[in-house]
Amino acid sequence: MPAHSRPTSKDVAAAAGVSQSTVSMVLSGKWPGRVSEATAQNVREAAQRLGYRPNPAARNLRLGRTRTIMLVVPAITAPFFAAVYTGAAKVAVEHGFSLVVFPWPLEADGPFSGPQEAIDGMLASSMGENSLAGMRRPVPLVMVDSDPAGPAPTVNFDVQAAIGDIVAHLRGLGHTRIGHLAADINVWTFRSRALGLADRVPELVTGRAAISIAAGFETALRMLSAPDRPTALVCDDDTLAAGAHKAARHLGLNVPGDVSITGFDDLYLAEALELTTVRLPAERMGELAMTHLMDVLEGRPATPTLLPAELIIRRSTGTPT
Amino acid sequence: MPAHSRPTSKDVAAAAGVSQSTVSMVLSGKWPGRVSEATAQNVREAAQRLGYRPNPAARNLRLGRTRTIMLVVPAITAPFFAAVYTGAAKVAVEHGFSLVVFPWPLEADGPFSGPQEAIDGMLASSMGENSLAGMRRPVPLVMVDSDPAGPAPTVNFDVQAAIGDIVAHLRGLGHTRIGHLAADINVWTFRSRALGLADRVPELVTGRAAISIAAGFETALRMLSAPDRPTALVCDDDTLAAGAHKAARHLGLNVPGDVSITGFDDLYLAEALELTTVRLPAERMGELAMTHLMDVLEGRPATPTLLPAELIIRRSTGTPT
DNA sequence: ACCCGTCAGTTATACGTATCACTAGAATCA
DNA sequence: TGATTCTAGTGATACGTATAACTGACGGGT
Repeated sequence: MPAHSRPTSKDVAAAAGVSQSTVSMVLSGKWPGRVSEATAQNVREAAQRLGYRPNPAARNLRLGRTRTIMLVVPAITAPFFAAVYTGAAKVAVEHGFSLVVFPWPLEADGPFSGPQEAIDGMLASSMGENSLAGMRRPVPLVMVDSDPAGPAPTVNFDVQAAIGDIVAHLRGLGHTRIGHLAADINVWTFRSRALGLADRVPELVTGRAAISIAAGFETALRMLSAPDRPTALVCDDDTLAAGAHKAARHLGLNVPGDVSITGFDDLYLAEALELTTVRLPAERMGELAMTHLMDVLEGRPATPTLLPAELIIRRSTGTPT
Repeated sequence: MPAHSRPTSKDVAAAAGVSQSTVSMVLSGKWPGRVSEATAQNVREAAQRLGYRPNPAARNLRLGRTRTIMLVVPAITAPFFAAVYTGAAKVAVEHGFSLVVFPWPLEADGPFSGPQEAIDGMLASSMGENSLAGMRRPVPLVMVDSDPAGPAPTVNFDVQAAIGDIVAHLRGLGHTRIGHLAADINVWTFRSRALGLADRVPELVTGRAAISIAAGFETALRMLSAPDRPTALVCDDDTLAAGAHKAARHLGLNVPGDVSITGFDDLYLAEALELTTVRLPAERMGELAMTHLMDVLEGRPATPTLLPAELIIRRSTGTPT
């Protein structure tokens, strides 16, 4: 073995006094009984001694796969997706896969056109219908926080239960005029929240905003300035809730005395502002989604999953005065 | 070409009526003049028509590289690192590289032991000295927000200028008792902030906390309860500032009337709480670091870079009353 | 007429792995 | 005892690419 480069299975073979194919058989562990235990030990020792690590490129070429999974999300800077990534990456490396992020903006409404060639599978979240339609069929896919009726197995939190919890909490406090500060993005999870809310709250008023503190602020300002303003604002995520919180402060309204506010996610924001919010099991969702994807890749069926999401009650909700 | 699998350069060759090597020469573009323009056109058309994409595994095997960069950071869920990732990934894909994250906790003080085999280069941030020492030499490395005197070229923001801006701002408002809510993590960037602050503020009092809202809250509570409490708290990041903000509220202290608070990062948190903070050019740092790494990989020298960081003045700082 | 250089390609080969096809000797069996 | 099966391996090959080495044709210079 040349001193400057990594040892190959051929080097290990030479060191152990066997052939390269024997090394491969021993180390892959897929050929029980093909090699005597004594020889196997010998090979393993030699590999250990030389610090042998199989060359992934050669293995990928031979096996026709890449051991790479692509995570398609709008932005890794959004804490929810960062948490999904973290959970998914953990499981991926356990299985010897690596996970790369492919950003696919929420606004992108055309068919998905990522590099679907060099990957073994895909995890995706928050894609519009049209984008989804652009997925070429053969790539194994698991979706996170997406329509269970869609083309791939999903890992979701229980949106309807969460909405139910929020409404029950607010009704229990005595709220009768409830507003919805909705993310104006046409993806399943937000449509689903809106529908669930409309089902349970006949008097619902809705305002729409892009997902940012600034946009939430503007829209909440409008909603809270209206005559007969809502006494509670259900926001589609914590960023919007933070905007609403700021709007309330700006209007001299007391939180929660004059207006109660709830969010979704339970990021730093919610802790800092002491927001009542639905804590999404983002990291767990990433873990499970990747586990399911591994199942699919190994030919096992993937079981769609619904996780509970906990309503965290803090100081942004209370009895209307 | 079998209908079920991707076309190879051999398929393209057959379609264009030339040899595989000609296809390779044409498509790599590295052999100007070796192939006639007519043939080249012909090959390019065939490749286009078949939808040919080179097999990365084969290319990697042949060329002995992986086109993969590893980003070593404590946690991708921290918004600063997520932003660095975003910037770095953008540049990486432009160069045909993919970027994988390897988590290396702040607490990890042993030598770094990531899989340094299957990558072409590394970007790292916030590593302790001992971890850094564990890096095997030959892997090209660029560091982000790290000691410029370290073993690799760095991309930093101007910590000293930022500290200078904060102190000047607070002095200008009339503050005389300034405290430092410090991250109790032994990495260069935080040591550097503490040193810069100690240089400029003789009366400095320091409290230490892990980077979280809860820990910041506890420590700030202690600092703000002391006799002769500071009238301004310089926090090492926005999370700690959020904790300090909460502590002030908890003690019935007015922000900024009774206590001014500053942070670092300019995440969502700072916007939501209207914190005065230093906006770090995280995404730009990621971009530049990856650009430098590409330079190194192509044999060009990497130029260490210092970016300005802007002090964003909001409502958490003011004249002490 | 001879040699040489250039042009425009082709052929052959190596990268490192996994696996298929084969085999020498030992063990089993009728 | 001769035929068969089993054991524990070896040897050869293919994955798809990039490139070094080769080749035949043509034109120019002397």
